[in-house]
Amino acid sequence: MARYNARESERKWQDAWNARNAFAAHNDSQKPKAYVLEMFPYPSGRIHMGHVRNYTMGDVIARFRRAQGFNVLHPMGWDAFGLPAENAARDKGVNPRDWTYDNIAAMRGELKMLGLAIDWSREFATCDVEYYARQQKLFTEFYKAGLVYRSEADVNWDPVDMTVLANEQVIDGRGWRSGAAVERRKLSQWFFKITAYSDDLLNALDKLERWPEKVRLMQRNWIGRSEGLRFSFDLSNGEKLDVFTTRPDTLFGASFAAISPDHPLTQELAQRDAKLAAFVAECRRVGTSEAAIETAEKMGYDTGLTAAHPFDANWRLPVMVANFVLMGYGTGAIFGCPAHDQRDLEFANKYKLPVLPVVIPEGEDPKAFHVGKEAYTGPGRLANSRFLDGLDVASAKKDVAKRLEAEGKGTPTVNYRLRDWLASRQRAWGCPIPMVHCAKCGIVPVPQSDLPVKLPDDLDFSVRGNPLDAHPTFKHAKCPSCGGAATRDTDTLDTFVDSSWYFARFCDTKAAAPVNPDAANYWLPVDQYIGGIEHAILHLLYARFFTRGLHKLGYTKVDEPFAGLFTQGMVTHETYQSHNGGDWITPDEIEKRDGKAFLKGTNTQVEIGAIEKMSKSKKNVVAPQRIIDAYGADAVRWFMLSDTPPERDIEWTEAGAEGCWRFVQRIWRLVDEAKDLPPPGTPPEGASDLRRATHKAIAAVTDDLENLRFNRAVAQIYALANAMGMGEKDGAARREALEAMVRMIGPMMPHLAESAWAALGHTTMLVETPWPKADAALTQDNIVTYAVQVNGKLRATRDFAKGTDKATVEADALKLDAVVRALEGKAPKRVIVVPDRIVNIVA
RNA sequence: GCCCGAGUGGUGGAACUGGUAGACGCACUGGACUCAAAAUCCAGCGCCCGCAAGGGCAUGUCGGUUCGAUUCCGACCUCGGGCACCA
Repeated sequence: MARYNARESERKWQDAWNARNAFAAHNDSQKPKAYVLEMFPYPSGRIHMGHVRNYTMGDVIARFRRAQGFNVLHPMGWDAFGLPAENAARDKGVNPRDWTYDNIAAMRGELKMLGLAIDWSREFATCDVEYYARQQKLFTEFYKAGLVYRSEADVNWDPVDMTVLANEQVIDGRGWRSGAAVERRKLSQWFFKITAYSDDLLNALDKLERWPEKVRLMQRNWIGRSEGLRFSFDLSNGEKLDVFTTRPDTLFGASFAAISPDHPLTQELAQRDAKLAAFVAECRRVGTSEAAIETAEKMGYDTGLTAAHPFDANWRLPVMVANFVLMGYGTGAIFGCPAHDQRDLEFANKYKLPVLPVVIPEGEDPKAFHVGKEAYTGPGRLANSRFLDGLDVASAKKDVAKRLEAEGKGTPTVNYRLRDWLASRQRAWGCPIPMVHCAKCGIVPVPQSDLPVKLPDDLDFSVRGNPLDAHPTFKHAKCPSCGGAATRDTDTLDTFVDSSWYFARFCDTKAAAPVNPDAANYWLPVDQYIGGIEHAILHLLYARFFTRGLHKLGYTKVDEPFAGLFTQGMVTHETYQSHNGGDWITPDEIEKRDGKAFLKGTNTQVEIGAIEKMSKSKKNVVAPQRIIDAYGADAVRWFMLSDTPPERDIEWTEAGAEGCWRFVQRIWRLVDEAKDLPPPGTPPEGASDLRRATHKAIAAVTDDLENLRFNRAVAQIYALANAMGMGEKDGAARREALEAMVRMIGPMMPHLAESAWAALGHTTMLVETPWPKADAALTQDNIVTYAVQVNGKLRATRDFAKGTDKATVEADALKLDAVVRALEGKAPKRVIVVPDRIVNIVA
C-alpha cells in the first residue's frame, strides 16, 4: 500500500472543509453554544511553535465541541497595532500598514496549513479602520460614563528620542534605543478608571472556577486589597496630615510621621527650604529599577514640623520626609512605628528615633521584650499603650478605629495597590485617541458623526518623538463644541485596549455598533480561552474591566469575559554552542550521534546546552513551516498534544516528531489492513476484550478532552492502537474499534482522520460525524484483579468476579501460596478487604 | 524579603476520592525480515542480590498519621514562577 501522503491529504481536506464552509459559526442556532478562543497573535511575520501549540489546543476543543453537537464559535484575528511596525518603518522605510498587512497575509497562510477549524469569515485586525473606529466610539462612551479621565502622570521620558518609554524599555535607567538617561516627567495623560471596579474585580475571582488558581492568586495580589484606618494628625503649622495604616493598634509605638518626597506638603515646604528641595531631587535621582529599590538606603529629612499624637496632644512626633514613602499608595503619608514595621525600624535606627514595642508575643515579659534588627510583626498582647494594654491585636485595631472615628479624626478605609490604567501612548501606530483640546471649551470628545479619527498614511518615521505629533495636518482640528481652532490629541491608545474587547467583536463582526448586544449575549462569555501565562495579569485584568464597562454601556449583560481559562506552557528546545561557550548554533546546523551533537557532516563536536524557550538570541528556534513540510500538520499537532501536560513547557525534539510521524503511518496501516471488514453500520455483538478496550478508550478520551488533559487522551489512543494489535483482526468489533479511534483522533489529527474515515467506506465527512459514545456495559469489567498484600507488601494478585463477597475473597486470599509463605506460619491478626480492589493481611 | 507551585526510571510523564508505583511515548538493547539499508514486526527495559524460584530497596530528605502514603500532616533541601519599600 502507499504510505500516507500528508501533504496531498491535508490540502485536499482543507479545500473540502472550506468548500462546505464547515466551521461557520451561526448566530441563530438552536444548538447549545461553545465559544472557543485562543489569544490572538501579534503579526510579527511568521508563526512560531508557541502559536502552533496554542492554536492546536484550541482547535482540539473546538472540533471536539462541534462533534458533541455544539454551535461553535472559533475565530481568529490579529493584534496588529504596536511598536515593531514603527521600528520597521523607521529602520526599513516601509509603511507600517503595509508591513503589518503583509505579515498578516504570510501568517494567515501558515496558520491555514495547520488545518484549524476556524470561521475565517470573522477575521479582523485591530488596525482595520472598521475596528479602531468603533474602539474610538467606545472610548468616548467610556469617557461620558466616567470610566475615562485625564490626569497628570509621571512617565519615563527619553530626552534623546523625545518619547515616553514603557517600564520594560528602560534598562538600567537608560532608554533601550538611545541609551540616554531616562527622566521622570509629568505629562497629562488619559486613564481608564479600572479602580472603580477594584472590589468587584477582586470578589468575582472567586466565581471564576475554571481559571487556574495561580492566575486568580496573581490577580488578587495585583489588586492588593488591604483594610485599615485613615486618620489625620494635627501639625504644628496648623494644617492637618492624613495618613493610612493597617496597624492602628500600634499607634502608641509611633515615633515619627513621614511623608513622601512627592507629597504636596513636601512641595510646599521645599519652596522655602533649599536643603529640602535638594533632598527631594536626590530621592528622585535614585532610579525606580528593582535593583535600585532593593539596595536603596532609607533616607529622611526632618521638616522641623511636629505632629500631635491623636490620643495625646502634648506628645509631639517629628514630621520627616522619607524616601520610602510612596505618593501613589494610600495618602502618601504614614506614621512610623519602628518596633513593628521593618522599614520604620531601619529608618528609626538610622536617625536615632525611639523604638518602643507595644505588641508583645505571648509568653514574653513586656518589660524585657526588646526589638533589635528585626521588627516584630506577629500576634501578641498590647503593652505600653495606655487604654489598649492587654488587648489582642484585632481588638486593639477595632478600639482605636472606634475612638478616632468617634472624635471625627479617622475613618476605616480600604486601600488597593491597583492603580488606574494609563492608556496614552506617544506612538503613531495605534488607535488615535478621539479627543480635541480647545482653549475655550477644554477637552471635547470627537462626536460620533466625525469618527473615525483616521491614522494618516503619510507619517514620517524619521522624526524624533511621535510622528503623529509631527504630522503637518493631523493635529489641527476644529473644536466640535465651539467650532474654533483646536488641537487634536496626538497620542494613541495602549494596544492592551485593542485586546480588551476583541472577543466581544467576534460575536458579530459586521455590526455597526462596536458590539452587537444580541450576539454578545448569545456567545459571551468565552467558554474556553487559551493563551500564555504572561498575560495572567494585565491583559486578563483589562479585559475583565472592559467587559464591565461594556455592561455599563448596555452592550452586554455579562461581566466576566472568560468563563474558562487555560494557560499553556512554552515550547523549548536544546541549545547548542561551539566549544568554550562560543557562538550559538541552530538545530538545523547540527546532527546527533550517540547522544552527542556534531556540526552536520563533520566530526566537530558542539556543546549541548540548557533546554530553553525557543528564542532568536539562543538560536534554538525551529520554524513550524519546515516541520509541516517534513511531517505534515497532523504529526506536528500530535506532537504538541503528546506526553507533556499542556500547562507545562514542552521540549521540541526531532526524535519525538519522527515518532509522531510513525504513528500517523501506523494508523494508516491499521485502516488499510481493514479492507475486508463488514460494511459501515454493522452492529458489533458480545463483549470481547477489544470491544471493552474500545469503549473504555472512548470514555477515557472523552473525559480527558473535557478536562484539557491532551497528553492523557493521546496515551489512551496509543493504548487502543496496541489493543488492536492483539484483538480481533476482522468482524464488526474490529470496525467498531477502528472507527472509534478515527473519530477520536478527529480533533487532534483532522486530515488523517478524514482520510481514514473515507478509506473505511464512509461517504459523509468526519467533521459532520458526531462524537462516539461509550457503552457503559462495556466500560466495566466483571472480573477484577485483587492485589493481595501481607503487612502492606504486595505478595500476589488474584482474580475474582466483581462483587464477590468479602468472606470468599478473604478465605481464598489466605490460601494463596505466596501468602502462606509470607505468613511463615503466623496467624493473621486482621484482614482488610476493600471490595473490588485489595486485600491486606496483617500478621 | 513575602506569596505560590513542583521534585517519580536514561528521558517526557501516568497513577481516579489513601489501595498492585512506573500506563503511554521517546531513547536504548536483543531478535525476525533483508544481499544490505530504511520501514515494519516480536521481545526486553527502575535499582541491588540470585542460575532460577524468589527476595530486598525505591516517588527530593527526615519524621508522623494509617492495615496500607507518590497521594494526608510537620520540618528541611533543591528548582521554577509571581510580587517587590503598598504603610
